[in-house]
Amino acid sequence: MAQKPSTPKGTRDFSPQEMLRRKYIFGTIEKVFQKYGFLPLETPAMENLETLTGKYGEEGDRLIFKILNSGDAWKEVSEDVKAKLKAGEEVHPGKLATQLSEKALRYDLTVPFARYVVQHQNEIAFPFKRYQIQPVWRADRPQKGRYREFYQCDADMIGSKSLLNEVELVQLFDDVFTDLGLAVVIKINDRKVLSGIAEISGQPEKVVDMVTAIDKLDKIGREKVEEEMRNKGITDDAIARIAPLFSLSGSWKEQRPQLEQWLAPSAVAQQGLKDLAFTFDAVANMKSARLEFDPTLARGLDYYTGAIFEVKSSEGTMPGSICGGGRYDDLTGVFGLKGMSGVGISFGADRIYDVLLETNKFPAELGASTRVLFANFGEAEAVHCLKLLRQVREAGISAELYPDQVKMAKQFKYADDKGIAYVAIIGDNEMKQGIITVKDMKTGEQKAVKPEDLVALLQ
RNA sequence: GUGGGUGUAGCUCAGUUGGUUAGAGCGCCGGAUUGUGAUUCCGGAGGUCGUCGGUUCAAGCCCGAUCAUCCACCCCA
Repeated sequence: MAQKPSTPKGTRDFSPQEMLRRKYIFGTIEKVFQKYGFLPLETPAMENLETLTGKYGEEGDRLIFKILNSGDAWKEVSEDVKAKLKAGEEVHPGKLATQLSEKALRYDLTVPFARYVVQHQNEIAFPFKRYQIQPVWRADRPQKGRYREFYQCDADMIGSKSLLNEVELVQLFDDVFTDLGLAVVIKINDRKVLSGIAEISGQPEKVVDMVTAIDKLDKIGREKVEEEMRNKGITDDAIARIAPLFSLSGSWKEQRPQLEQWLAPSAVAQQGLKDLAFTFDAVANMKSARLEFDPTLARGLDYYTGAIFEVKSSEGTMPGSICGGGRYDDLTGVFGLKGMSGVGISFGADRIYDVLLETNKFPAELGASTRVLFANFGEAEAVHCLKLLRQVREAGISAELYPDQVKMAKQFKYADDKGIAYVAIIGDNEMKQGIITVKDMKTGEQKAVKPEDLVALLQ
């Protein structure tokens, strides 16, 4: 009991039933990705630690899973660090970590993608569109809808500044969630609008602090947001200048003129609003999703520079977002390739799974199991079944033979547990008569058929 | 990293003010039915009560520590 085996904290096994459902989600997303011209890419589970550090902010660095150097990692630690530790002096945790570890598990798919693009820049035809469906790891504390190992399904295009890309990604979101049958709201904002707001406030250097506070508006309310801004050193004067943000309401069309007027002095903000207007106009009619402008949408990732996306389910109780994304003008800059603008989105498959399960949106028939089970009556009968088994499989029908000669009840229960539609019974009688008794597990009906009619019956 | 809840059978959970032998449902195994599952009836197995220590004549229950897990915050998919 106490030492029953388990998976590490925040990780899960995916049993066959769950896997069928997960494959359904991945398959749906992948099909749409391909329809939009994205090509598949995979990168290693681990990256060099220095590739990842510093890309996700201070908080992000803490959440990177570091891999202890193989061999005697301690031996490689420098003498001065060892001496300090021995003397009980403080050592910068980052310094010790980089000496003990030079590899880390990937934290997202975007940074490895950026690394890939820089490394292979001479082989890639730009604009480059890739999709990537792989697990990522974060040393976070798990809770509802949050895991330490989870899958991201990313689609990014890099090497094009065109807003048509943003438009396409919105339509891609719409396609995927229409196919999954889930009603969602796609929230959109533009980092330039947020920069403009910071400009208007008179403290443009505080954009990040301002934005992370504003992002929490619907969660903690205006007062707490203002309190947090004050704590971050934003002046009361600046906060007062931001005030019009809180009184915005209505649709994009209604908010746009208000914003244009309020942010008139800021050229950046005007550009952001213009870009948003383009996207809204070009997207036009959507299949099932709703596109919403949300001026308080900020998202933590520092590298976003233009559009910001977030998708939330309109159904179920999932509080967090199920997708995210945005434009980054200089993602590859840190790896030495300047001026590459890109825009990408990411589907949180695990959260989508939770929402679809809760709202009962999974199709009832998912990758049905074996179609027919041949009961085992003994060696001679089983060998006889092998021929039929081959014939059925050649016809594209999944079939299996029960491997052991055990009680019929047990074999039927196996078929029942596994949801197998038919059981083929070939015992003494059937052998003599050259027939097969086929039982329909759903209706309980049985009928005798000739071997040549078996495939037709099962189809 | 901060705060809170919960750890009893394979699973979901009861268990009274501390008091004999710790229960239920589901699942599992066997039988009713040696050629028939899901349904019915009968029977059976399965628990160091997370771990270590303390209080007590006596601890599943009280206290402390520890581990695990869940929830919330931070942050995020």
